[in-house]
Amino acid sequence: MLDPKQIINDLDAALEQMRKRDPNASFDELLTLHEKRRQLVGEHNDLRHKQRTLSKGFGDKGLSDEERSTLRAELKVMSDGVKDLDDGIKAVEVELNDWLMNTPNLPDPSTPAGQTEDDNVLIRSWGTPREHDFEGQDHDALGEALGILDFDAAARISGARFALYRGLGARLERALASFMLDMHTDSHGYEEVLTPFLVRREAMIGTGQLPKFEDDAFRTEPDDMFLIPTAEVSVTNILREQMLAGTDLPIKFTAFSPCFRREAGSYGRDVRGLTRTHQFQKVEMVQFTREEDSEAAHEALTGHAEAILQALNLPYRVMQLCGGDLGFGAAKCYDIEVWLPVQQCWREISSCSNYRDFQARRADIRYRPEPGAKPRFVHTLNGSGLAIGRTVMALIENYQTADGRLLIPDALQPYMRVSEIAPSA
RNA sequence: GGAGGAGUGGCCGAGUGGUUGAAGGCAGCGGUCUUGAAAACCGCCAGGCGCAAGUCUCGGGGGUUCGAAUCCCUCCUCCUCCGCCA
Repeated sequence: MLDPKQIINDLDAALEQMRKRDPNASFDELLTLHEKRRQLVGEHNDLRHKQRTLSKGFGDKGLSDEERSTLRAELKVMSDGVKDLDDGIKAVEVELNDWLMNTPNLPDPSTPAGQTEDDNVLIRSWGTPREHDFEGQDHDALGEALGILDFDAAARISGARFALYRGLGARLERALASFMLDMHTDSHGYEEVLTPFLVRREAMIGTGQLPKFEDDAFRTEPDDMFLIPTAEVSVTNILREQMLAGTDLPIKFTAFSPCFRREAGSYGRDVRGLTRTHQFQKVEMVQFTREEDSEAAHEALTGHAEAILQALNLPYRVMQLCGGDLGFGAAKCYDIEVWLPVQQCWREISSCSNYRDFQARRADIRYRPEPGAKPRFVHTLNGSGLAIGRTVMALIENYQTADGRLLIPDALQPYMRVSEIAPSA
């Protein structure tokens, strides 16, 4: 949720930033509604003051019955007036809230302008993109040949866009999750949490998935709960409506969870394999920081995701998203894209965002910078560290051999307890 | 699923129709005292909007009333007991 005050105080700057996301962005409606509300509230205050002052005399024992009923009639008129103003204010506030809940975050000044991913900016890259000296196999075909993926079975159970892992494939997902969690807790200072995967509507509103993107989520009937599209939802809402001390910050959580996405807008795209499924697993990192610390925390968090890829020796590049490609609540976002030598392309495997106070306003997460000081909203950040299904895909693409085996990276071998996966035939 | 109980400021907790936006306590901040600290004592101390006067907020929403934290309706959440169950 945006801060109307901030926008009104520096309209030109806000407009300039917002137009990086949408060249036609405008705050006219906000300004109109805000002014309308201000005016009504002013009237309400004056009338209410008169009413309260006058009604103090009502309990006066000295009043005659006649005086009392005159006063009552007079106060009744005022009371009706207050009620009318109340209704007017509420109506405006509904519109105002609707606008605020459906308006995305202001891009950070460093965010490049642009509409599509072509306008994203390369920040850095790591490793040398592999080139196989043989004809590489697609990850889904090789996965099935190795007996570690079974998409036919997944389709029988759940339909298109689901994955089923078998044998060492199932173990590989589990190994990756443990490996990533261990690194984030042991080396990067995160507390591991295991959260509910089914959340209430308010939680989805708090992190920004609702009300605007309800079609993207799986919803349960009749309980009106939502399957989390990312652990970000449950983890960020851990601190919903909490007042923290400045000394509590930063708070860093990492969580492993399944993620559920309807993929409503992507019919026909990436239907095969592990690229885009309705359910996948992910290790997520979430940080809550003081406002002045979030920028540095964002860089650090991105580095924590990169550390996983480096440990697995998977070449990647870091892209800064342009305004048009930015998620709804993000002010600044780095996508990490892993190199896929068979598909011959870079594919997003992590997305690391700084939300600044956008989610904290919605979820009401505040802190006192110093004892006795006025509360401020925390800044929230999150990033994948990493998406596990896509990591499996990247491993199969990068670590396959000419004779159709899959090598296990050194860092993963303690978790896998094998050094390679070969066809069982 | 059935039956009860409860939601008040950072925390605990008074408050059942009229100077209660809210007693008291804890925590915090400032001070007195002390070589220093502790203890003791004194003062301050919810948030939003507004330049201010002021106004709004006692889980959310609606209602009754001249007037609601307080009465009524409804929804949400939590707790206890019974039933069922991994």
